[in-house]
Formats: sequence, structure tokens, C-alpha cells
Amino acid sequence: MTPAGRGQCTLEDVAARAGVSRATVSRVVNGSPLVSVAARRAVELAIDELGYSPNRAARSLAGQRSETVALVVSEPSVRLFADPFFARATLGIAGVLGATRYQLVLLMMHSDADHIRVERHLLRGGADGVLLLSTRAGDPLPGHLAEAGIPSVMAGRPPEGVEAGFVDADNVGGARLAVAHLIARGCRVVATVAGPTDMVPGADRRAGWEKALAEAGRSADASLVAEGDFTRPGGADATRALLARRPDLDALFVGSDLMALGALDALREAGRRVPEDVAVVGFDDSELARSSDPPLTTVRQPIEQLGTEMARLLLAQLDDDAPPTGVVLRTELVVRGSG
Amino acid sequence: MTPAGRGQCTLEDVAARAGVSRATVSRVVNGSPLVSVAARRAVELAIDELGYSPNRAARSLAGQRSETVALVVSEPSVRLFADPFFARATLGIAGVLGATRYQLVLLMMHSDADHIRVERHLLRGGADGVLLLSTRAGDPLPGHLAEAGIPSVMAGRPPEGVEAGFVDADNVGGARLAVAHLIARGCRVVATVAGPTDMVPGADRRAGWEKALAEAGRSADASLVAEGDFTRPGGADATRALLARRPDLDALFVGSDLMALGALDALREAGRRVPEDVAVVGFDDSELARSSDPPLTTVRQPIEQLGTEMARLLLAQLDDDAPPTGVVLRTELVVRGSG
DNA sequence: CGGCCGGGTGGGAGCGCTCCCATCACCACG
DNA sequence: CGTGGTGATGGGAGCGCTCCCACCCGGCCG
Repeated sequence: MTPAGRGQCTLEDVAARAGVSRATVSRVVNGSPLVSVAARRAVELAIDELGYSPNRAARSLAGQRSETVALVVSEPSVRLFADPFFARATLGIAGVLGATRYQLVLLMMHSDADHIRVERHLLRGGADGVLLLSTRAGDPLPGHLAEAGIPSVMAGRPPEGVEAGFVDADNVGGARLAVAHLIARGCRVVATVAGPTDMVPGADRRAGWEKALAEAGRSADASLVAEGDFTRPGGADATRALLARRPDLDALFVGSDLMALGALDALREAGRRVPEDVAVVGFDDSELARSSDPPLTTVRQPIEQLGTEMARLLLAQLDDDAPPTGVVLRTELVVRGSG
Repeated sequence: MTPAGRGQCTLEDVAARAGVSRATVSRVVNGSPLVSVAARRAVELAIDELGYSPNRAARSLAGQRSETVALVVSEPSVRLFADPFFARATLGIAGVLGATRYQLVLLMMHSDADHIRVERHLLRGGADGVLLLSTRAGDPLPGHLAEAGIPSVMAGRPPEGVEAGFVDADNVGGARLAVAHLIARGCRVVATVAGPTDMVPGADRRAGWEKALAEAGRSADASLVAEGDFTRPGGADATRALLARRPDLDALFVGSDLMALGALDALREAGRRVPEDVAVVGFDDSELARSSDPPLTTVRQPIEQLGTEMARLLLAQLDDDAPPTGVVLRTELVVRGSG
């Protein structure tokens, strides 16, 4: 049986068939320009006939690379963004990476032990590049990767002082949009249920709220802020606290759709009508926003595009060794019934 | 500098330090029993001191294995189960696999071209085992993998004639539960919005509906079935068709929560009150079910457990070469406001 | 007491690739 | 017509591991 069978065929086989040396075939496969047109054609023909495809393990062993991109996700965030954030971003990432020689390896961190395991693996060269889908501010991983010179791209702005590529939705801008909308609607007291301030999106959305208030000549009084934990009950609790503190509030900008649902719960419970008594705007435009009662006015971020951009930025570092850069994606306001 | 630095250290280094040969170290690492206690201890000590961990690429090159488990997902289904199905199942899978030597590689199939690429890659030995997270009935991939002798586990029952491991939720049983509940509630005309019959869960849930009706001594008349495509508008359309055909219906079992939301839309539009005029039960217990108006009574399936079981079954095939087996997970009824 | 068996061990030959270097043809120049 | 490039090529030495085989040594049998 010829080497053409299922049992893989090697560079050597191709070389023999094309009447050239192993090295020349390798050059063709890796796109080196130092090959004559005739040789290149012969090799390409042989590759087609034999159905050759390079052996990953051999390639990465000899080349001291892993041919792998790691997608790092920490578990709590998967649960948190229980809405399709993870799935959609991954979709975008896989779409871009599927067309390259890189394999996408999933690294989920459940426990602290996982955290250590994952970091060791990456620092050991377990992946050529790293995509960080969700990290808390204060997580040392991005910094360590940068120090080790391992290309990486984060979803969300990197913490201060860390030189990493990133793709972020325009959280500040989106929040401003939302709050400006509430003000334009005639609301006088615009409070906010903010996400945890130790998470960048939480902090940024809150900053956008402040900015919009400042631009309208209003002050962002501390009594107008309550912090939630990005969950539905958390949003409800924060809203109750706000209601107790500021019974005069007539608008609520909430740092995530999930928390906004909690806010709706609390408002209903308090007998406030939405949007007549209190207008509510969320953030994310998750699936949930469409089916709540009333449907949620919210800020949409292009999640799938976030994934594709992350992959693209990483590839630029990996293949064209471009320096790490950042991209900010535009967000838009989706007006529904709640505000 | 000793080989202990960041720059990896090899079997040979460990062997030198422990005063044994490379082969002996390899035996220890791979758990061979043919090593004396003294040698084993010396090697383990050396490994700890040097912080050795084996090189994946070398191992898989020499061992003719890939040390990899592929998670295959087709894109349309990610979009469909836009609810956290994918994320949660993946969580379960990664949790189990993280503790093993296998890497989890993500393979998403966007286009038909991807389909071919993925199949070729797998049939070439691109992964030691395969986890199929979502496949349509009629997809040849599971069959091809089985023929090639590549261990695999599917989410959902495999198509007829294919010998593959699988983990399935008890769709039939869950549907029976739901319909029995509607009947016990006093509903007289229980119709169903079924999922596409070419998808196993769609067909099974419909079968459960029929079974429950039969058990109650009622006939599953064809006029009581409309097929949706697992989307919200699809569910609404199917419901409209049912309403036109059977204005007397007073209960609806819907094959997914997303379609059930569509059903609620259509019922509201037709002026029917839920659950007073028409009781509605969904399937999945997605996030959405909790926040709809009224909250959806639905059938819960243990998605994360589905993932862990899939991983476990695959590992059994891989490491203990157990034959492929199937597991069916219990579903339960969650009663909320809609039925 | 010679042979034989078998657990424990070391050496060596790859796995399929990349990359460096030597080689060689060929051209242009002095 | 020699010399020095320069572009194209082949050969060889690994990358770090697994696995086969040969080896050595002790105990036990005949």
C-alpha cells in the first residue's frame, strides 16, 4: 500500500514523489520564497496527490512552538455571563482561528489550583498565544504573560501597567449614551446600579454614568450609586437600597441586563411603574432583555465581533509580530419599553 | 544555569539527577510497575526538584497519539441554543478533562468547508477522542468516527446504527412529565409545538407528548402538532397555526423555552390569557424561563452534568478502553406561572 | 553447580519535522 | 577567463519522548 492511505504520509513521501529533498518540501509548506517555480509546482502537485498534511506534533517539537492558542476562561465568569457572552465570543474567535494553523485550546479555571496549573502551563510555553476572555482586575496572569513575552489579548481593558493587547466594548461611551437618553427623556434623578468596581466593565460603566451626569451639569452624588454583583438578586438588592435612600429617583441606569431584571423585580415590589415612575436602562442586550416585562432598553455590545477582533489582534502579534494593540468597539443604544 | 530555569527541562535532566536512565524516568512518569521502589523514589524526588513536566509535542510524536480531546460544535446550534447550553456543558467537560493529561481542543464548524476540514482532521488522528456537542440527525460524522475506531461521545442519542457513546437528557420522560402535569391540571386539549423532527431532542420530546396522551387514553391527533425551528418567531408561527386549526386548545407543550416565549407572544396577540385560557409548558429551563411573563413552567435538564458525564464516558473509552456506553440523565418539571 | 527464568535496567533507534550549513549552478563583473 | 556573489537545493543534526531489545543479576530448579 502506498503512503496515501489513512495512515498519514510524511514530508519524506512528498519529497520522494516530487523528486526533491525534504527541505524543499518543508520550504514550500511553510511558504519560504527560496524555491524555484518548478520545484514549488512539483511539490504542490505531490501534496495534493498524496493528501499530505503536516504532523502537528513533529512540527511543534522541531520548531519549539506549540501551534496552539489558549482560550482562558475563569469559571465564575462563565456562570456570571450566563447569557450567551461566552458562547458568542468563542464563536467569533473560533471562526478566525479555524482558518489558521493554530489550534484553539480551552483552559477553564474552576479553582485556585486550576489557576496555578493554567499559569504554569502557559508560562512553560504551553501555547504560542493566549486569549483571556474574562479576568478580574488584580489577576496577575496578564502581567505574568506580558513579562514572559507571551503574546496575549484580553477581553476588556488591561489593568494599569500591563502591556497587553485588548479588545473592549466602549463601556464608558455606552453608559453615557444610556444616561444621556434618560436625561433627554426628562428624568430628573438618574441613579445607577453599578457592577463590582473591581471588574473593569463595572467601573467603566459607572464612569460613563458620571460623565453623562457631569455633561448635563448634574452631580454624581454617592447616594445615587449602589453596587451589585452582576446577578439578578444582586441587582434587586441594590435597587431596594437605592429606593430607600433616594425615594425621589425616577431613572435607573443598571450595569448589566441581568441586574436590570433584578431592578425590575424590586421596582415592581415597591409598586413603581416602569417606565412611567422609573425608567430603566440595562447593558449588554442579552437575550433576556427582549423578553422581560417591559422589554428592556439597553446598550448593545458586539460580542461576536469582540471575539473576531481578539483573534485578529493575537494573530498579528503571532505571525507579523506586531506590537500588542487595543481596539475599542462601538456600543449602541437599543430602545425598548423600559426607558 | 541549571536546567531548572524557565527553559523547560527534559527527561534526560531528570535521569541524570536521579542517577538512572531516561527509560526508567519514562517508566515512572507513565506509571509502569516495572520499577524498583528505590529508583521510583529517586526519580520522583528529581522531578520535584527540577520542576519537570513532560513535553507534549515530543510525547505525542513518539507515542503516535495526540493527547488531545476534540470538542466539536456546529455553529448553527450555538446560535440556536443561544441560552447557556454550550457554555454550561463546556464547563462540565473542561472540569473533568482539566485534571487529566488531555487537552481540550475546540472545533467549531461554521460552514460546510469547515465540516470537511474538521472531519479530515479527526480522521487523521487529530484527536484521541471526540466529544460531539451538537449534531443533526443525518450528520455522517459520528458514523465515520465509529468506523475509524475513534472513541467518541455524543450529546443526545446517536442516530440509528451508529455505535457511539452518548449522554442524553431524558427528553421523552421530561415531555411526559410536562404533559401529565397539564392533564392533571385539568386541561382537555393539549397541543404541542414540536422542535424539528430531524433533531433527536425535537423528535423525542414530541414522542413523550404522544406517550403521555396515550397513557391518559387520549389520541395524539395530527391537528394538535405544529413544528417550529427552535427559535422564538418559529414558536410564535407554529402557535398561530395551531390556534387557527384548533381554536379549542387549552394547553400547549412546547419543545423548547425559546419557542415557548414565541408561543406566549402568539397567545397574547390572540387575546388568550396564560395560564387561564391556555396553559403553557416549555423545555430546557433556560435563564429566559424565569423572566418571561408569566414565568415559564418548564422541564429542566442537568446541562453541566451532561458535560461531566460526556467527559467521563470518553475517558473510560480512552484510558480503560471500555466499550462505548450511553447514559440518560433524569429531567424534572419546574412549575412556575405559565402552566 | 550449571542452566534458566524473569524482574529491573540501560542503550539505541526512531517518530516527522525544522533549521543550519555546505554545496552547486549560474550570472555579472573586473 | 577567473572571482565573488546570489538563489536554489540537499544533507544532517537534532527537538524530547516512547518503545523495543539486550543486558545483568539474583534465585531456583534439576
